[in-house]
Amino acid sequence: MSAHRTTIADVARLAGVAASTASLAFSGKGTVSDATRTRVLDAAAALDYAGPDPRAASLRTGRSGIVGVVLEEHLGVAFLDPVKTAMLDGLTEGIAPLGAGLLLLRDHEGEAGLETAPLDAVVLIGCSGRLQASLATVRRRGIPVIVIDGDAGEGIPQITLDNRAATRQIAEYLHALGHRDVAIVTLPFQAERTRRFLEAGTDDALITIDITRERLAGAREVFPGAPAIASAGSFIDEGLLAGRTLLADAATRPAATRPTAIIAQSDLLAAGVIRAAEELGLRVPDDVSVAGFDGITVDGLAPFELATMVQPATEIGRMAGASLVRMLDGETPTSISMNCVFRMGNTTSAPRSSADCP
Amino acid sequence: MSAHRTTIADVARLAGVAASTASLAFSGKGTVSDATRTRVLDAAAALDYAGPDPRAASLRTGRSGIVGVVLEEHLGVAFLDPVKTAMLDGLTEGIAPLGAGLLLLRDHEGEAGLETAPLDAVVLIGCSGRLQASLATVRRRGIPVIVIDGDAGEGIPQITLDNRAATRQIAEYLHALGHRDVAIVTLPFQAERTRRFLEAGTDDALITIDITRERLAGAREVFPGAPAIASAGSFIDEGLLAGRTLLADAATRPAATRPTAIIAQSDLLAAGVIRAAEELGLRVPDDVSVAGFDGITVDGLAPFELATMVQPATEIGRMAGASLVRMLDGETPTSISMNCVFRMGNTTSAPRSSADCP
DNA sequence: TTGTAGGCGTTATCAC
DNA sequence: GTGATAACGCCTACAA
Repeated sequence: MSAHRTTIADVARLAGVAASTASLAFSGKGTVSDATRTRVLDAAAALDYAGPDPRAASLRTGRSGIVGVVLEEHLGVAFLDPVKTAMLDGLTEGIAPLGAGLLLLRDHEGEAGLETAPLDAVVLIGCSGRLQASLATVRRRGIPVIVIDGDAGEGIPQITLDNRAATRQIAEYLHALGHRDVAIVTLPFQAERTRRFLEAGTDDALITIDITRERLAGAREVFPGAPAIASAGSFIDEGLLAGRTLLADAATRPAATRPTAIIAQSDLLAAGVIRAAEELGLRVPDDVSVAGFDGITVDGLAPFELATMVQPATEIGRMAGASLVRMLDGETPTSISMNCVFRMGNTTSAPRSSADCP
Repeated sequence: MSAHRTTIADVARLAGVAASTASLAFSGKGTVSDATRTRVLDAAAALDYAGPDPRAASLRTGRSGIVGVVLEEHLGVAFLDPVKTAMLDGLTEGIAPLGAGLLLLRDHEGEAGLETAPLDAVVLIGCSGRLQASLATVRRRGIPVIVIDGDAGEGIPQITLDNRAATRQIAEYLHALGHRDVAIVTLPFQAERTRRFLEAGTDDALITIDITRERLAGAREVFPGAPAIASAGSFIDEGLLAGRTLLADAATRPAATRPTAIIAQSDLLAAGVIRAAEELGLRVPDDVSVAGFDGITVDGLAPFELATMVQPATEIGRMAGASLVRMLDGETPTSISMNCVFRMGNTTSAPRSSADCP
């Protein structure tokens, strides 16, 4: 009357074979005669046996079939970022050869997950804050790890983007079009996510988020004193607010002091800037050019196609996954730098000369 | 020289205690003297021992600390749905007492995950297609399961919404305002996601997705012959397309045949319909009223606040999680029906009488 | 092609 | 408060 769970041994007994043979029949590893395999599978069906217990298998094999993804933010927030979701999407493909699933983990103090979950490998995505702490945990456990969008330092394989060069490229493009008065809308500059102007030079030290700093620096390499306003998040509504602030005085100020172009550090922010321009009766790109970053599809932005740096988010995720697969195969991991591609879109043009604005 | 991994036995030996005692020191379960605990923890630190191997622990305890979430779609698509992400968000809170993580699984034929992952419990979200197959797998494994947004049938605990009644309520509200010519924009009606008109009666059988059918039926209980157009997905751009189709002829047709109100089956679709109206020079809500479903915040829709049925998505996720926790505690699971709340917003008004349109 | 033996690392249960 | 022992269910050598 013991509530004995059905095990592979029971199945083997019913099939009249040894447990090890049954194991082979399930895994398909060794060479088992068709007759035997069928007998085992039939026995399993008869006993309503659902297959080898993954817990026991994983103790034995050392593999759990689980890859952890550490996201810095509250999960709901991370899901709102199309770049992150694209990366997750690519990651699922990249680790497909493992037949593994993705375990969502938050990079949160005292969060049990990273310390105790049965993980074969880990991906850290954009965890600027507790990155080092998380890395320490993972390394101590001896789990292969790869970092995306974060400066992990020596010896940790990472997949990186040259955010500074990419943004400089956008700026150079606008400069070549003739723009000289360019403003910038940045991603949050610190974990607290407050909105504020970021003065060139004096405020640089405030910026604790790598991506924000690098992208801003790249733009200012071309437009040194360009005014920048930090948003509280990568959202259309945030871009709208910033855009209003930057463009609102267009009617009352001389055209020369109103930016002729705005560089936003994400496509969602750029979309908001475009909304702000429309709201103020400015035409894009005739009155103001707008460029973004990411290359995602902004739902609802049609007929505009943003000028943007297309970052290979899905590909980055896929590469990360592939990298982990190789590490688990015993290969030495390497860091990879990915390239962005500029897409012109239809939201930029040469600035109207002041002669055009009587 | 064997590459022997450090185990709890090694730690125990160094600390001069038995392995079982060391285990207690780590888990904090039994009664261990402070001195002993300190000795064990010190020994662990000295050996760089990262704590009990979760694989072995889970074999012993029968718990893996992992809850599976099965999403029907390609993960990238699921992440685009704010309702689903809100549910995931709530779910993480709901299962917090377990200290468990969420394992993302796709409801895909031959996908290994659901069959072999070490899962303590499973949540199926909106898996109309292979729902039964997935359920069978899970039940055979004897894993507690709960279903959200899907008709699981007898004996399976579910968290449901009365989509039909909720939509009828929206329709009744519009009817009370005086609307008689109402059109509907639906979610996809089948897995293939093609756009098409859905004739009342004749096309009903085509609809294989529960939510779509129920919400449509609810609207037609009030507006029996209402024209409906199925979208290819819950996106603003899809709502835009459908909205154009429904409203485009406004200028050339007599006002009487143009809908005075449109019910969209999701807020994103409704946002697109509003865009379409604006594009055509129609004012919302003066020229056309628009209502949605979900109650999410549509980024970029300001200053409109949608008239919509607010569904408690986060709460649903939380309840699902709490339910699983109880099941794992041995309680008998029960199904729960959640209620939506109508939010008026500012996108509906009484239709302009034909007298207003000379 | 199949069977035997041993151990993966932990924790529950008891006795002390 | 601590120690010994016995599973947990499976997989992989290796032997037959």
